[in-house]
Amino acid sequence: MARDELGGAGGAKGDASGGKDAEGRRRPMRADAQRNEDRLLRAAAAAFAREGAGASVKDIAREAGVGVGTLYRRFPSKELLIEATYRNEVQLLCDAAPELAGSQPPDQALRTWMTRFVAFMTTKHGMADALRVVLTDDNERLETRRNLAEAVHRLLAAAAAEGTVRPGVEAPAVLMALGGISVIAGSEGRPDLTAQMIDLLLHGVLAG
Amino acid sequence: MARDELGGAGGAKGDASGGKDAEGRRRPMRADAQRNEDRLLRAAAAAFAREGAGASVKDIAREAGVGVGTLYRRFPSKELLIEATYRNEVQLLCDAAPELAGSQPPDQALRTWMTRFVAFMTTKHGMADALRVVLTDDNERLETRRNLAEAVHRLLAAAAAEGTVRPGVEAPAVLMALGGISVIAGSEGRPDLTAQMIDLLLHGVLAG
DNA sequence: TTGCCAACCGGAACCAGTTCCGCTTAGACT
DNA sequence: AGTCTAAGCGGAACTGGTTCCGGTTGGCAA
Repeated sequence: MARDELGGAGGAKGDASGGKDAEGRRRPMRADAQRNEDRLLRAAAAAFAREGAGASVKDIAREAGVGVGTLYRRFPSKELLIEATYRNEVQLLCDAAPELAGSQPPDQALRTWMTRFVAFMTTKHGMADALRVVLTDDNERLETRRNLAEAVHRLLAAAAAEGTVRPGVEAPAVLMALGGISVIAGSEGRPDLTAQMIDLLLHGVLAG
Repeated sequence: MARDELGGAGGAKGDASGGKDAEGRRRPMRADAQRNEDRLLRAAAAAFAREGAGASVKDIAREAGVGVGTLYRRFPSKELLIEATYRNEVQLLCDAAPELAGSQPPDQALRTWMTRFVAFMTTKHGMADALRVVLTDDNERLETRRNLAEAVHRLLAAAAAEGTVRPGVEAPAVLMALGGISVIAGSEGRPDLTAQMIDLLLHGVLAG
């Protein structure tokens, strides 16, 4: 459980390429492996865009011209494949946080970002489930988690600077709660309830 | 995939016992069907208690001495089977709401109930996923949903009577949010974050 | 250039949940 | 008791994710 959220020493440097040798130094990915990874990501992006997260991994592998085994070597689960596919977009979301914090009142910035977050997760249907992995798996892919937590942290800090954050509120819990909202909102079709839930969370974060 | 498909005019037969004839009157379940339902529920309870929600439906069917087809006639998805299996316990949870509201200060009653709810959902691992169905499917099984929403409503009403509920807060959204917390807390092992999320929600509900 | 082997490849096999459909039977009606 | 049929039955078959493993190969060392 220990793993520290934000600060954490964390490993996982750059990632797209390779293992380490005995000394822990990185070895570049083999050329064919790299090629296949690219193809897989392209095929996955196309398939998810076309059919949503329901697209089957077998189809994706076939479309990429590789076997499922190859797909699974690089992406040990479908959720991780989804996550990797959308990583760029998630990154954009994270990058938007500081900007928002700089251009809007803190509480408004928080609401805007939360709304975008949930909208993104529920739009890329299945991304919400992938998020579960992100929030769950301590060993892999914690980069995304850290980025997201960092984004939330920024927004909270901005609000805290004005004294409008309830003491004891920490980014990881807020992020998880957002994840929960996304998961459950994604399986339902009621935008009004989704907005209400965000509202609930926001008021839980802010000081009366 | 599946769930989206059956949106249409479809099924939604009667409920615990039998269909209806042309006039809409109920017809009792056939004796063998009733017997099998009992066996299935017993087998499911045993299996879930023994192995958690991971227990396979095929095993349950075998243990009950019926084919999977039979199981699926009565419980159209595994989640619905889980829900049915735990219905009694959920009912107890619902029943506890008025008592809590009567014996504790409203905000404390709310926190207690929320905590119990999430604990139950995450303990009966997989129940949280079943909950998703409960919160999602409007055609079937809305009884459980209504009971839960009613329980939340009672607690909110008690708090509202003392003016401590933020205006605009409605039971269904609170219930869904609780569901979200349960789903995401269930896939993680961090009780501290779970408690924090409940806290967030609670403060979102209450007036400053 | 050649030899070597860790890394990589593909897809068959496996295990879930779910659907389909031909056969069986309870029980209402004669 | 006999007939008829809707309701029920079971399990083979299908789908989708994941694992396994024998064969292949990129790229480094000799």
